[in-house]
Amino acid sequence: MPKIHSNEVLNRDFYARPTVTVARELLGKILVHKGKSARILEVEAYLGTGDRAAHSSRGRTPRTQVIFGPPGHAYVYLIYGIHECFNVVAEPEGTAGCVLIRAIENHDGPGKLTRAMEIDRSHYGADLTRGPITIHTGYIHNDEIVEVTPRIGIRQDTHLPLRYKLSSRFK
DNA sequence: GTCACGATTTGT
DNA sequence: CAAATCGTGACG
Repeated sequence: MPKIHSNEVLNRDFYARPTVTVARELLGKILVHKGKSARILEVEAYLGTGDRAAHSSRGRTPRTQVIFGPPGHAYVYLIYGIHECFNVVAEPEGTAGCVLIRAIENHDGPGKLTRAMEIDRSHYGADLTRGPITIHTGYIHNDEIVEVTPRIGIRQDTHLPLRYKLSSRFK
């Protein structure tokens, strides 16, 4: 019998690819934590080199070290002293690159989805292939398309098309 | 040690 | 449009 729907945890190889590829392919995947799960609807790619909007652009620091480490780990940081932002590390070990998760089903906004999923800085460096936070194979509906736009809220390299958003073909 | 600032959200 | 709120990184 053909499998019509799988629900497997994404493996290391999924993440060990170019950041833009990982970003685009994270759309429709399912974020799981503490018994809650929701599809990823919006992401942004932050590149390792030549991307001044990326935290990793000024090299390794205590905060950004995980971005240079092995792929498939969580980069979580505090923004504006208030909100936690959840990122997924991409690229092979030694190369920087990560994907900011901006929206999941029913929770639009980087700070809002982390609160909803109970993700915070205690998960910094967590291995997403092991848990407690995991990302699973998902689905994209036939009437959904991928929108590509500039990233939100940055002040440098503002025109790069690195934001990917799943939205209805109609609307 | 000090200090300016941010990949946001919320309220006026 | 402005406030909230604090860790980070640059500086020296």
